[in-house]
Amino acid sequence: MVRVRYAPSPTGMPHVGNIRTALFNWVFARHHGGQFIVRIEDTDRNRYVEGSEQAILNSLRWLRLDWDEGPEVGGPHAPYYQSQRLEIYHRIAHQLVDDGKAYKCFCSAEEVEQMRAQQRAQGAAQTMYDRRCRKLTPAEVKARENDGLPYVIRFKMPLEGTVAYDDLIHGRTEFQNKLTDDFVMLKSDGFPTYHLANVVDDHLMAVTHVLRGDEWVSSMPRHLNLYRALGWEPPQFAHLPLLLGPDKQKLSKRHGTTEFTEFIRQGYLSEAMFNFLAICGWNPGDDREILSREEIIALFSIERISDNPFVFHHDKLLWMNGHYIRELPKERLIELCLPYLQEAGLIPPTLNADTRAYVERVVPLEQEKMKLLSDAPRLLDFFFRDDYPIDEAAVRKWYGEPHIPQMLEELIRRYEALEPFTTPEIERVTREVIAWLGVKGGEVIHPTRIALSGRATGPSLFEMIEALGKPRVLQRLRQAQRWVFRK
RNA sequence: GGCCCCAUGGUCUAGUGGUCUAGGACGCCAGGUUUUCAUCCUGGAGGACGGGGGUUCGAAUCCCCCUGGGGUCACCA
Repeated sequence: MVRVRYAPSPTGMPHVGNIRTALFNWVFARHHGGQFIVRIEDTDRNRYVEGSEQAILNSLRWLRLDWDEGPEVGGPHAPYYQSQRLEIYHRIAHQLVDDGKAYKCFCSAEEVEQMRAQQRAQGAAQTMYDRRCRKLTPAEVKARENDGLPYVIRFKMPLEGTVAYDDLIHGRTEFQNKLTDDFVMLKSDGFPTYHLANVVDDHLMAVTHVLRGDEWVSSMPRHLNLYRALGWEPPQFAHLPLLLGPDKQKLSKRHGTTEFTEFIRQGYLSEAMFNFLAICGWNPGDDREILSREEIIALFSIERISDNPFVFHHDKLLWMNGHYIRELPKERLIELCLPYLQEAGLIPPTLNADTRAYVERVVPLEQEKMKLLSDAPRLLDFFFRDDYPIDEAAVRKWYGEPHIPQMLEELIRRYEALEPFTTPEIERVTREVIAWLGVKGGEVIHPTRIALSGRATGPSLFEMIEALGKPRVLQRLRQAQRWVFRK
């Protein structure tokens, strides 16, 4: 039985790269009919950020990554919060001390920092805890304990030899033990460090595969030696390629949007994010890139995960989102756009039937142009308000033309009398005006669009006219009569 | 700097010794469709696969070195 976990730390708003790791784990579990566990690694009380855990869980839910065990759902290995598992880590850490595989270290953080500073000053290739407390005699340890000195528990790294493992993505990787120092397993505040808690919980929770970011491979010597000291069989490891910014540095806030909740807020679709995240470092083996979640689950395999870092470019994500928006059924598009229109103040928080019908008519007119749901207000504002911006350059381009006064007059006269005021009828009379003026279609269509929307580009004119409705159309055409000037 | 990882057009990626004068996608450019924009369709520019050595009849594909890039070196995860 495949069991994987996503182990976020509630130290801030979720990062895309982190959610991508969650997605890979989830997809891997679902592909194998295995289980997906969520475990909250809240062992750093200093960096804890209120609300971040909910933001993380909500992001998973938004992507429909359901978990079989974890917060809110519980499970056979509860609790799934490391802060509630402290006794376990204590027991194991002290067990290791008793077995002579770990030791209490009474050096203060300042002392250790000083040590490192000195090593740096001496030009050491690498700074390391000098293991001074490893040499303490039992009596010395006793004495310090009796003095009430705080201590941490450090792991006794083997001083020689190597440790190796077969990474599911990178292949065999080997490390020399002597290059890793005696890392802290249990902090002086009684909380475990990642290394201890992670290894212990992965074992206790029967995790079979660890899929995590590449930044963790450098911790493998610690983890592997810990497993060895504990006499546990380590799980399989797959280190995922890092997500980089356009400058090839590890993706971070300065590269633009990286907070996952921010993508949601901007109006990316769940399906689009799911699809895009899935191809951040993975491909199905053929040319397809647009894939449904079912296809991704069916096709997923670790062998097809790339081993080189992935430069995260927003433009491809944007393209993909536009693709998914275009495929959206109209009803769903409308539903999804409502909050954005409301937030922009274009429509009231609660809609009456008329407004609702108007929104339903108008939103689909710009569907193919939307790349983000948040584009909706910008694209549609002139349907809802009369003080929309006017493209002055476009006005200047057209409103000095000699046929414009007659055109407006004629359009107003015919539209006013037109019944029913529907797209085909509107097109028919408009074409009559075009013929009557003896000009090209565009010479009427473009200036009319400017009159009605203030812009040179927009939805198909005749549909737009019907949607706007007769009163608004007549009023805007009359207003445009004031724009006319002589060249 | 030590250790580890990576190296196909601007970016992602296919390619696992010959079918590759390297395929696809985003982006870019041009043309077409269209009442505009967008969509859609067609075409195009852009890499001879980081460099150098090998191995082989034959290498983008295997090996070595170099170079470049990245990650990591906490009582953070």
